[in-house]
Amino acid sequence: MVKRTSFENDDCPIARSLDAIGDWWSLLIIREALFGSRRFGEFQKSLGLAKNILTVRLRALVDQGILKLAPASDGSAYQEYLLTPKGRGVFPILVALRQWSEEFDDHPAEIATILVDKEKGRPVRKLELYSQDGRLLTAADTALKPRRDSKSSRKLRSISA
Amino acid sequence: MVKRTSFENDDCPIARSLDAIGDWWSLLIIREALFGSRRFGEFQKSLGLAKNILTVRLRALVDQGILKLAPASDGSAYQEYLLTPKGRGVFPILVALRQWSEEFDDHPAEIATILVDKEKGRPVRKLELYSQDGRLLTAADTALKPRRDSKSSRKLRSISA
DNA sequence: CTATCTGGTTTCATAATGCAACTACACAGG
DNA sequence: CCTGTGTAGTTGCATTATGAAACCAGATAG
Repeated sequence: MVKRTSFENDDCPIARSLDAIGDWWSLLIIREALFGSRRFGEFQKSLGLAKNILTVRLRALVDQGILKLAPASDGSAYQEYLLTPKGRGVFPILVALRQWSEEFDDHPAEIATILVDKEKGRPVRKLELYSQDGRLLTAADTALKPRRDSKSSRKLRSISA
Repeated sequence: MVKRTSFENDDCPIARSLDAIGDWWSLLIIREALFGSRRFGEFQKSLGLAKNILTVRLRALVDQGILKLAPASDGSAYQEYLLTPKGRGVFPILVALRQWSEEFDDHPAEIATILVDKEKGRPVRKLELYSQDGRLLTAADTALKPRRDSKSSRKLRSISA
């Protein structure tokens, strides 16, 4: 490295997401925030990470517009970290990660929690990907097309799944 | 760190996934594999990462059953890296990361590709999460339940989205 | 039989991460 | 007013991960 490779100028949206939240702690911080953690100390205790790392991560997440700082809601003079819409938009990523573990982990018995639908308390279904006309798609049914495609470049990179 | 924190014994499935594929390169390697890359050199050229790093990552992915080694299909004496079902199961995670960039990235114009349905060539819809009885769910409609829940522990950790 | 390709390994420098100790401010009680 | 506790960090130092570039051995190509 000498300097950790940054993907922020990569034209692949996956690389861009990873550049923003692809480190060891950011997604877990966002997970905790979705569960209601707001204060520095809450994140620190629930995740058990070093405070200096948490400081750096929280600042980065605020800089990226994933969290925002707000005056504390409990009357104290401190402040709290709240999710922005961009931060809440991470939810499907967390669900995808969770479901991958549930399906393929070697020791699923050690998984402690299940994501349920709040109204009925029943487990949710797997994430589904549909075409615009409503067909359920698998990886093999999709392809990548260059944006701003001139009709000429009709080369679709097929996803061989 | 002194020793990078491992999440593999964490009981959170998200942490477990991150422990397996949450580093800087694994997801991009899997992305390339989904597009058809099979050989060491292909990964190295398309991703532009150092060969020593690629060596370590590929070995880890094989150890985890995400890739498997097979004799080269082109007749040469070399071998190639193929995705296992577990590896192909990463697809929804990549889609979720892609869609998050597409929706929230500050410079969406720089995103080069669009995921389309192969049959019609039209962009896919966003990933959807449904309850078992078919209601479309948002983060706010979900909660976490402990696994093997005794009826007593009816405390659902609500997701405050 | 030499040259090149493939798939690495080795060496060295630098960046990221972790733990622990320290600081600064707010508030609560006596 | 003084002390203690909680919050939210910062600083120093040690260890690990990552990267660039050089090196290397076995296949393959000419």
